[in-house]
Amino acid sequence: MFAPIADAHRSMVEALRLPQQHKPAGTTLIAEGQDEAPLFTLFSGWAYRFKTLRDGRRQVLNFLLPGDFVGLQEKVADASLHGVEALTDVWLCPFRRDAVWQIHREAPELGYSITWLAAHEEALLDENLVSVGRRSAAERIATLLLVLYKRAAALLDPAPREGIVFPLTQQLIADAMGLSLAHTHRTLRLLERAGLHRIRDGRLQIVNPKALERLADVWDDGRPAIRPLV
Amino acid sequence: MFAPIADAHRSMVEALRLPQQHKPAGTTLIAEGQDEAPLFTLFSGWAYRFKTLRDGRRQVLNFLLPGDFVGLQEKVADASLHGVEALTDVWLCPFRRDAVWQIHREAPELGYSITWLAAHEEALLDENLVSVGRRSAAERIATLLLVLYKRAAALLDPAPREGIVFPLTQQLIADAMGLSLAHTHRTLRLLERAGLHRIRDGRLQIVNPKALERLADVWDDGRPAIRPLV
DNA sequence: CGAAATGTTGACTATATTCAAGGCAAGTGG
DNA sequence: CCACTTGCCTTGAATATAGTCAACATTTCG
Repeated sequence: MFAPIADAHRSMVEALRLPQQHKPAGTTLIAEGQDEAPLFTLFSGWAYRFKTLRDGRRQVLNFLLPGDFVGLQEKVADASLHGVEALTDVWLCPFRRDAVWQIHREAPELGYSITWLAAHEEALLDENLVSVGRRSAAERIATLLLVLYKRAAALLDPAPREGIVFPLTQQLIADAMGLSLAHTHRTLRLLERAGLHRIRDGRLQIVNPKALERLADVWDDGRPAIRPLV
Repeated sequence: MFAPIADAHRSMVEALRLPQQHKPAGTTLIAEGQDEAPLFTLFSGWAYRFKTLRDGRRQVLNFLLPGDFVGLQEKVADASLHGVEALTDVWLCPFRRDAVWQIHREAPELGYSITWLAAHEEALLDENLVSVGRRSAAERIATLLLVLYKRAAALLDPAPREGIVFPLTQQLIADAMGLSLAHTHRTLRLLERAGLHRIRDGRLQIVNPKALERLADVWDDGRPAIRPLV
């Protein structure tokens, strides 16, 4: 699923790369308002980006899966405008903070890949914004489950029998979809009782894809896109 | 406010640039689902990106002001995942469809600028997502007015006496903030009667910035960032 | 084993939506 | 010049979706 990387690029990236890091679930990878925030590619595990209002209300912006490039936004602001937290144990591939510029200068193809990844993440945000702004609670949750399922399945087994690993808590789903915890719970149960999906033991199974897709109404051309990796 | 451009880059960009285009207000600049969508910098006027669900519900993703680079997302998908429509008369600077790659290859600094612009637009989307997901109607509208005011003021007069040109209809505000038209109207009147702002004759004045900022709760370091222009 | 996090549920409330009118201003065609 | 249309703004009443609050159950984990 990832585009192959030329050897020349690989060695250049190696030069800008710092030692891989392992972080346990729950670690704050980037704090809200942090300056000198790190820059890294997520190599394994799940994470999420979020913002918090003064009174504690929190919005999850999007979920990060392996291959996602994190910390780009800090290049356009003095301090990080959002937080990033590890949802599961993760492995990171951190880069020097000037790596974005170095990569653009020395390997335009990789620079283009970074732009590609930024545009791709923006497309995810667009879809989230539609959910939160215009979909009902049931539609939002159907959309989230489907999109995450497809992203995760594309990374591993495209048709997993036992479902995918699914580390989200209901609170996180609520914060991502702009709903209250109670309503999120009720809606999840509604869909589950209706036989649309099943969440159990930290795994998500899509039981009735047709029904979920009807609710979600997301454009999807079927085949997962080939994506660059930095 | 825009970063200066080196002559070498300017001439390279000129080579990739197609003739400037003028479009009247209301023109569809990119249709939802369109393939071979154009790529351009907005030179003057306002526009907006949006998505529509099957049943017609519409979400405005963000508003586009002069200097914004449009069409990047189409590079990561076969067809445009969103529509773009001109809100006022606009001037566009269209590029050849392969310009993104050409720019990265031939002028890494400009390639970096494109990445910068993508990351910057993503930051705007993040803020919108927080509004739609976690702010009350009054907070959403206060946030939108403030953010648009600052963006528009930064482009022209930083302290406009008569307010800024403000071409949004209430329906558009509603679609941007995930509210119904009726509630948007009521909320706008509420804020206006409370003396927070004033919209009249297509212009927006910020009457009580303190109160609006208290409602909006947006991070703002004061000085508008210097941004690249492609 | 106890504490903390997560999941579950009900009763009540509130915010925002829907529906349905009507007004006003600008543009159009007879 | 005046009906007529069209788009946008305005408003009220009824309704619905989702939020709040308050328990309690269950699981996880040290």
